[in-house]
Amino acid sequence: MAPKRRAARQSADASTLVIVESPAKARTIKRFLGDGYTVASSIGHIRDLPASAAEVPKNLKGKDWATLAVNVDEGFRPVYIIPTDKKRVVTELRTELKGADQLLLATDEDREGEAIAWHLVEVLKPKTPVRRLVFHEITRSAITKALSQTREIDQRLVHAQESRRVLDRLIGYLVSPVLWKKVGSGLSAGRVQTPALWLIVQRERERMAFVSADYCIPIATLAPAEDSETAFEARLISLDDRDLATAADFNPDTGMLRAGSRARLLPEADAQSVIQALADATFQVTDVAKRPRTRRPQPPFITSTLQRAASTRLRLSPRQTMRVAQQLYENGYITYMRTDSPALSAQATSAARTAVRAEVPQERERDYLPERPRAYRARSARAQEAHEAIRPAGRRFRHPDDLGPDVDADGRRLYRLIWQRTLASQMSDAQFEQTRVQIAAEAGDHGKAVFQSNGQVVVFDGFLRIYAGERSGERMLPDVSPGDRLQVRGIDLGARETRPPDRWTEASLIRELESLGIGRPSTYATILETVQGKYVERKEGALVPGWHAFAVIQLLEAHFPELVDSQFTARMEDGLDRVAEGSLNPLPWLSAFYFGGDIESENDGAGMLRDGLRQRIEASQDAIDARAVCTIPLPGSNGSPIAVRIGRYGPYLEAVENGARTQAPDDVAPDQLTAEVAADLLAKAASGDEPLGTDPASGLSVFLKSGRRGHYLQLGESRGAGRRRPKTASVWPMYSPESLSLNDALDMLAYPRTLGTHPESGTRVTVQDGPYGPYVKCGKESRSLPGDGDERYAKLASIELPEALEILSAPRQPRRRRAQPAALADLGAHPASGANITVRDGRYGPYVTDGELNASLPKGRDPASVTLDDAVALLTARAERVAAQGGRRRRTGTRRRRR
DNA sequence: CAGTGAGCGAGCTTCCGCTTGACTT
Repeated sequence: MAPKRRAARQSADASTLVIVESPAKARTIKRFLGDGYTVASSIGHIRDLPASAAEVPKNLKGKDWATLAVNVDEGFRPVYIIPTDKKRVVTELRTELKGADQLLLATDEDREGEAIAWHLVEVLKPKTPVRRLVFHEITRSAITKALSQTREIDQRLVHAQESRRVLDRLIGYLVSPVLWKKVGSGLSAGRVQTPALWLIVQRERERMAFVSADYCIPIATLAPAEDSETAFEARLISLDDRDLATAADFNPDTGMLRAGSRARLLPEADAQSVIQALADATFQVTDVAKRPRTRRPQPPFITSTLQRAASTRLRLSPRQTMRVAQQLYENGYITYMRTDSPALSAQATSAARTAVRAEVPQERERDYLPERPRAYRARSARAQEAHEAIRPAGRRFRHPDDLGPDVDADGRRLYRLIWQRTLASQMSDAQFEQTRVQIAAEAGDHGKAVFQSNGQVVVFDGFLRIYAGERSGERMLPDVSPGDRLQVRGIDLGARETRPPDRWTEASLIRELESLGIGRPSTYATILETVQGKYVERKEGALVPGWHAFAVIQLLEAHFPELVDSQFTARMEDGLDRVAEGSLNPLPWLSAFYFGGDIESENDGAGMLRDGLRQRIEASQDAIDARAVCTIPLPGSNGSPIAVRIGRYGPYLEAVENGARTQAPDDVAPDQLTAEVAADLLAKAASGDEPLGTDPASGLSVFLKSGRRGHYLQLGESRGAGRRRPKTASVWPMYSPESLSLNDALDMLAYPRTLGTHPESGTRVTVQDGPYGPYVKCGKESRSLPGDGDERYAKLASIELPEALEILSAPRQPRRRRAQPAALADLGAHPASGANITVRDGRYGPYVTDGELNASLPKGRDPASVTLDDAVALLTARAERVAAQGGRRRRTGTRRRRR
């Protein structure tokens, strides 16, 4: 050991700066490096494409690709910025670099890690020699060895990463706006989230289309002898040599047996008849089969399997799991928690075996530990394997009972799980003996009835001793032999119902995405949050899509089917793999993807979007029928179809037949919103709630309803087939809706009230209530009634013609005065223009204004805290934005430039 | 999507993947 350390120090003479991604990793490797090394961390990527218009560099404004920040016309060159939260990191790294005479970039050896290294060089522009340092195991020997094998940055890997980034940006930032336009603002699509959402929607569709079936599987309770305590259950598997239908025999779309199925469907009546026929029958064992079975331990944890196990065993969400794991990692208890490799280092394998020895009786060590250590490799071909499996850290595993006080309860539970799984992965198989007993009895006209029972006994627990499986329960069967007669203790009907496929859970979806190669260990938890933020609710752990999800998926299936396809990522990765190995030039590849290209050529953009994304986006404007994609037909609405439609105010139900509408309930899952339920809701909405009473004049019912802007009254039924729009009236502010009388209601519904005619024009003068409160109207002229709140309504009731004419004859309030809200604060004169600057509260929230130009305050900013300097800065920024817009307008034909 | 007589600051939303705190609840 000592000579190696000396060698390392010699190679790095004075001072070498080593940069890794994470501070925790930096602390660890610092221990293995000598005095001549400084270790710093980049905290992940230090540069990225700008996320929003506000981050786009000024010199790009006005270019049509500015918000993409990818110059699609010139080699798909990305424009990188240093995000605000990384500026400090970069400053620190620059400082560190000043004192160094060599720079070693020790980021992960995968696509992203290589790119981080390259960005570091681009940003830091080191004058010193730069080398790439890679190691896959944080041990002294691995690092020492790596120090002697440094290399250059691999540009091919960097190109692959950049292509991945550009592709994701093009998809996300070009397709999402199509959704804003056609479905709803703020929605999103992406290479990863879209197939994830599709899986969730598709599963719900299966549940909506599902037709359940009822069937019976009678279960007999049997025992070898009258006094035996070893009674066991056996289920009927065949009648008259025909197998009974089980769940798998039914077609989920019809609830009938699958076409071609020979299975015998046993309805309840028949089952009862069979049970009666068996009342006096003799039950005799016909066959006893025993066979050994073994079960192998599962591989050590990777991110996806850890999240899954923590979800099912510890009830932790993927996000919680990652947070707890991060703490364990930072405190040195486990290895890195974002990994796709189940491989254990030699050190870990040996530590696991040592730990197992401590857990089993000494004389049985050989039984519990295989002779050779078990080795694991990633199942997915897409795995990048930059780290080893998630396992207890170090060369000696700390026992779960010996954790320090710095670990909280969840930390202890998670550590124990990781410890158990790691040890188990090195242990022997578990061995079982499976027993199958068949019993026959004559069921009269029904023919021979065959019952079967399965038992399982653990012969040797092996790895289960440490890490018990979820389904490792034993079922003992008594020792019986062919020919034995059994006592019947009873026969149960065994009524069953087929069930629709389960919804995805966070854990099962992550597993599915991982097996499809979609997403990365660092993003699984985020993917679920993205999807749940916009499209999906979690109910009792299950992922339930909302109606917007259906609309978005319908649009994408019809117009961007490639994005919905779970193979999309796989094809992209094939291309990127070729870029990484240098056999594919990424530019033609990206170009084909964006501009379209020859699909026969090797640069076909992986055949992902044959016409090219750009053309497809342009065509989508006209090609996509927003009404159609926002209409989701409900299944089973025979004759009078009902659809859920996405409107400006959210999803609503609409009967195609008569146009009747009502808001879609947000507490009813799509698979529960059957046509019958929807029809009920529409009927209820049409009738309204209980009427207050009947209007004697018209004979129509008076309803009290609640709308977006408060309570209102309605005379007659809601709009439906052939009905005219009913008359409505706001409930005046001085009335409380709870104690409203019919007479009060009729009073309010009596408006507009005619006061007389205008003496000059002869036009009728009326007063009424409107969306902006009470007003007086004469032909095209109108004026609000004066006063505040209740006063205006009192005036509405009392006003007569002369006063109304007076109000009408007065000029309208001058625009600006009335329009501009009162100032919240007066900040004084603008230092340059001298204009008075104020803070005001408007429709869109607080803003500052100099009288000419307005600028909104940033979200969450307290209007009281704005200083003159802040206001000037906001106004200046706003002026620049306006100027930039002027530039864009010019391009589209308007010459006017605002300044 | 209550009806509907005015007039008022628009500008932004969005992707995926790598990492931690700094925030708030």
